Amino acid sequence: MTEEIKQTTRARVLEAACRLFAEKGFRDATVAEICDAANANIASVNYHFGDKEGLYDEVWRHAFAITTSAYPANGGVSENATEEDLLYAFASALLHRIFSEEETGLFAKLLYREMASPTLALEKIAEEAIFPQTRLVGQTVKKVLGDTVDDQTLVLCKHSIIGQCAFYNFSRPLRTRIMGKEALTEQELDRIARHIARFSMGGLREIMNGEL
Amino acid sequence: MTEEIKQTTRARVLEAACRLFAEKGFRDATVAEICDAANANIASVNYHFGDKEGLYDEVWRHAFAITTSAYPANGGVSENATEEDLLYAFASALLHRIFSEEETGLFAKLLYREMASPTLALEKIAEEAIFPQTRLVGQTVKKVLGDTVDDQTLVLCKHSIIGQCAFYNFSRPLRTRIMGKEALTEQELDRIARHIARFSMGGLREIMNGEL
Amino acid sequence: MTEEIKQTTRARVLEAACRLFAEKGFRDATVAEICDAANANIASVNYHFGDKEGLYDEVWRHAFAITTSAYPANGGVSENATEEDLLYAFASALLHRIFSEEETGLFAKLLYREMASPTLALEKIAEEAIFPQTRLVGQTVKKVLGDTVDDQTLVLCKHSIIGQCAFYNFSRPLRTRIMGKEALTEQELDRIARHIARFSMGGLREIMNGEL
Amino acid sequence: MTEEIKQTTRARVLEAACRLFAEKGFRDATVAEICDAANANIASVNYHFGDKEGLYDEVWRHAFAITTSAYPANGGVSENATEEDLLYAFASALLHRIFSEEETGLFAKLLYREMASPTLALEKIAEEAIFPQTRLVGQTVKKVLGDTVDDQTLVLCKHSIIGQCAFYNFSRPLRTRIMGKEALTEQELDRIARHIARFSMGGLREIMNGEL
DNA sequence: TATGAATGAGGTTTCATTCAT
DNA sequence: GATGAATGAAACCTCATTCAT
Repeated sequence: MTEEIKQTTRARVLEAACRLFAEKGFRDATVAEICDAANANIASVNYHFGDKEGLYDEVWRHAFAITTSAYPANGGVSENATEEDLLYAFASALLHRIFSEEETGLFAKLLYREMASPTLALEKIAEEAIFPQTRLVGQTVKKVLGDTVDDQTLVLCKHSIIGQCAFYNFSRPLRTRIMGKEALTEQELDRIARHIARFSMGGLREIMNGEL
Repeated sequence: MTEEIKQTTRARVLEAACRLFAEKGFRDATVAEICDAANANIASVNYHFGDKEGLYDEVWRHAFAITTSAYPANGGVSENATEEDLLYAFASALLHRIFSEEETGLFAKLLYREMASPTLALEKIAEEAIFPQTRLVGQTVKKVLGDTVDDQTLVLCKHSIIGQCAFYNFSRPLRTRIMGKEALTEQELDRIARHIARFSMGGLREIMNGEL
Repeated sequence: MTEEIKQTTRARVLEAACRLFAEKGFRDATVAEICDAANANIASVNYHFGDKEGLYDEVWRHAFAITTSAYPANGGVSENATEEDLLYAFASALLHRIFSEEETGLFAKLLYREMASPTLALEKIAEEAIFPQTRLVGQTVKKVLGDTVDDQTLVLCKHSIIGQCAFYNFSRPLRTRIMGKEALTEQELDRIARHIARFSMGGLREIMNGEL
Repeated sequence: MTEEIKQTTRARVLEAACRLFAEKGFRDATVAEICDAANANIASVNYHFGDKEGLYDEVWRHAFAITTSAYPANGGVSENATEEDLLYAFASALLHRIFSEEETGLFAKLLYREMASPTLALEKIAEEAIFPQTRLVGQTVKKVLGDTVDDQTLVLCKHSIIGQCAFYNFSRPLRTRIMGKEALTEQELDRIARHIARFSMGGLREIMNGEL
């Protein structure tokens, strides 16, 4: 008996669903397919999760828990670090989430695939998973620009920084063409994170000077 | 007889399809719905476009033609302009495409909704619609960093700039939450474009100094 | 090619549905079963009637049209007839509807089987098929009791008369036990109608005397 | 611990089933729903009653016991009462069963909802619950018409009387429309019972005269 | 005595596509 | 050049029932 079989039906279905939803999206991953992959009866989804959407909700929760525990948004850096280090830690965490080929990468894949989906329980995801991160960046931005920065500028700077990271999530299908390779080494990923941190520091300083 | 009715069936179907694919995505926009909206027979799609995917391909072509003629990637700026102006023109064009509520906005909406779609004839879209733009940015980056910049740095800088713009396309569903409003005035859009240009100039200079 | 096959798919499905809904009720008659009986594809119901409920609505309409054209509620008797003849005509029409083994009997069977059903578009059925009949009886009652009869008494008398007829619809499953036989001859049916008319005349006169 | 909880599981399930079968019918009341309402395990039905139909049988028995003990068919009137009083007592008992909003009304509701049902263990119900009542009416009819009345006339008269009462059971869904109100006061119910008794006496006398 | 996870059969609906006209 | 009736595959969901514990 393999370990796969020993898991509870619920767990097997959940894992299969994570994988298939991330791979094909909500609509294209069928209940039958998921149950098949989980070696479970097709009624399991109804029994354990109510319906397909209930399963989907649980998948989001599961993927979110895994990714945040593996890669906390603050990157494990103390708040006393230099601003560039803070930005680097943030970018590094995001990029790890995006490029991970493991379970820890499922959340970013779901986000990438379903940002456009009408089924996305967006409010909840945003509240739990996205806005805390933007607030984190906001703090760093404020450290550079000073507390007197106006709200609009603050927001624009946050978007500039997050956009640079998120780009690597949403350009997935172009990745081979864009980067010449599928997977990234840890060093390459690090190179990107350092670039984003430095580029952003330059950007922020430029903005700060303009403000004066 | 209104102009709507005088159009050929094919044209009416194509327009309805553009609208509905942009609005709902490939899977969720049904052939029946499109034909209905176009006041055409349900067999029209297969008759004129072979099948649903054939129609989809044509929709991409159509939307691309409209958007590029309305907002050329170079933003209509001469190559003699300052680097910041070039970046501004680029960002402005992209943002216009993204925020347009007219037919000219369909392409960005399709891109947003279907970047993740397995049906996307990605190669062609990328070749025609995306890479020419990144090359444009690449030229500007080179003007700032100098011709001797290494390829990897060049690519990272391009991504930093494009990512800042693309962010506004892929954050559509969060837009109300993120920006506090649905639609943007021309002035607000301009503010964003100027921000991105200046932030990017700062970023490029920082990178350039680091390179030395 | 039999005549059955030459009918349109829509007509075949409708007829099969009439029969099966009358026989088993809305829930227990399945779409698959109906389409099978009609020699039609299972998607026909969706195509021609939208969904199962749409088909059900159409079945009611169809059965109602058939039964009212075969057995008009006034029994084809002129309003100058004696009151007992009017009651007899009314009862006779209702009983014919109830005991008919042909298509003309479908409406009563549907009513019998689905009076309790939550799917019944009751308002419409009542408005079209039931209340016109009660009004008819009301007129005859007034002829006997005089125009000065109070509303409550009028209503109670109408119910007494209609109840005697309707009893034969709702006692269907007990029919063999109650009447000792399944089907009725025209003479037996006539005997019942005459009984109800006479019994009711006696009842009305008693009520009238009590009123004085 | 409330009394509700102290009851045996079997009793709780039975009560919940009575309520839900009366409310929704056999098909539409699900086993899961019943067990839920009874705060019992989903396997309880099969465990205690064999299967859903077994539970249904038990529900009929239960509801019948309750209603007959609350409203005996003879209405508690001595056989020495006048014929009209006997009819009044009979009608009153039936109408109370029909209009009761308590547990005592469950039997009539079940009858109303499931007369058409193929699951109904009709023979048993009829034998225990229905025919004793018709025999009772038959006795009264004989008292009026004399012992020499022919069988057919006797049956027709019984149906006329029972039909008037049963009408109020089977017209439930039309009740608001027909009577202008949902619930009935004791006085209104009494008014109906007296009407039926008197109307029937008139009918019987008319029939008797015709027979001569 | 009782549980609850798990199942299998079967229901309705959707939808892209086809084909005779 | 265009139609629309008809289809088949496949999707999701429901629910009574079972079985190991």
